[in-house]
Amino acid sequence: MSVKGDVCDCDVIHEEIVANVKSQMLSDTTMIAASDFLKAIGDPTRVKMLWALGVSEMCVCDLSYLLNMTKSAISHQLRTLKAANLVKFRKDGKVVYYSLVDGHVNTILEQSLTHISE
Amino acid sequence: MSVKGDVCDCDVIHEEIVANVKSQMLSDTTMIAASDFLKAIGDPTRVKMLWALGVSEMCVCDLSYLLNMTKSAISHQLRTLKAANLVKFRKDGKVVYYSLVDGHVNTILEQSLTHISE
DNA sequence: ATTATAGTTGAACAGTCACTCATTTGTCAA
DNA sequence: TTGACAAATGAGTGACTGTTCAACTATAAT
Repeated sequence: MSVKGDVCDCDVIHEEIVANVKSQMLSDTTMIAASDFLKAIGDPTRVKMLWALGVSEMCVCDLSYLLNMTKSAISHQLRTLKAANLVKFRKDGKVVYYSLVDGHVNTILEQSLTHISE
Repeated sequence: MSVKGDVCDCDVIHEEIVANVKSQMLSDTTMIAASDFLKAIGDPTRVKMLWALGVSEMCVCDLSYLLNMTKSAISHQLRTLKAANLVKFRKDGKVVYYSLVDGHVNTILEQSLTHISE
């Protein structure tokens, strides 16, 4: 039995399995949103920043000092994290304090640590 | 009071906060491993593949058909997922069946969905 | 007003990434 | 042994990404 898609040129397709899986797939939009969210966390600098902000709110300068990076680099990354709705901020004079939006990030980071330590 | 790092040129550093956060930071190796893991999930195609494999094990051909992509593209992505220890496989003749290594991925995907729907 | 500083922004550059295409490997059947 | 096919692989390409650098904004102090 042969089922041909636009791209796949296989003869051995497990139709029932594929049909079942297809029925349980989420929308493209949802999948992409999920991957955007995960991609926003999936960077060494941003993981460090998020982990740090999970301990305490900090200003750009604190993060810059803690991670030994320029304020510019930190600021650019904070922009990415803001866009992904991972961090929020409050202003106090010249200083801008950043903190985590919610606990989901910590949960995911913990899960990641569990995974890599197995 | 002014504390100068190699890169940071700030005057306003919250020393106590930074010291506290610093004591709770993980090793660079750990942070990088975590970000590698998350980066491996953080791609639309791979999210779809992982979600699909969370429903049922499938061969390359099934995935290719389901996601309407070439077997080559799927195979390349499976390589990435294998390298990140996210999927495992078993061979049966010419066919190679892939499945999730454990439930961590599903947990993380669920968390991601919760986050983006808020 | 002037100066200093925390933070942001845009352009540019180097490195990375996902997909395509062509080729190759491994297994099965005739 | 030959042909067919599932899957893997390497090179190549266009797009994306993280950092640097320089310029800019906004707030505070003198």
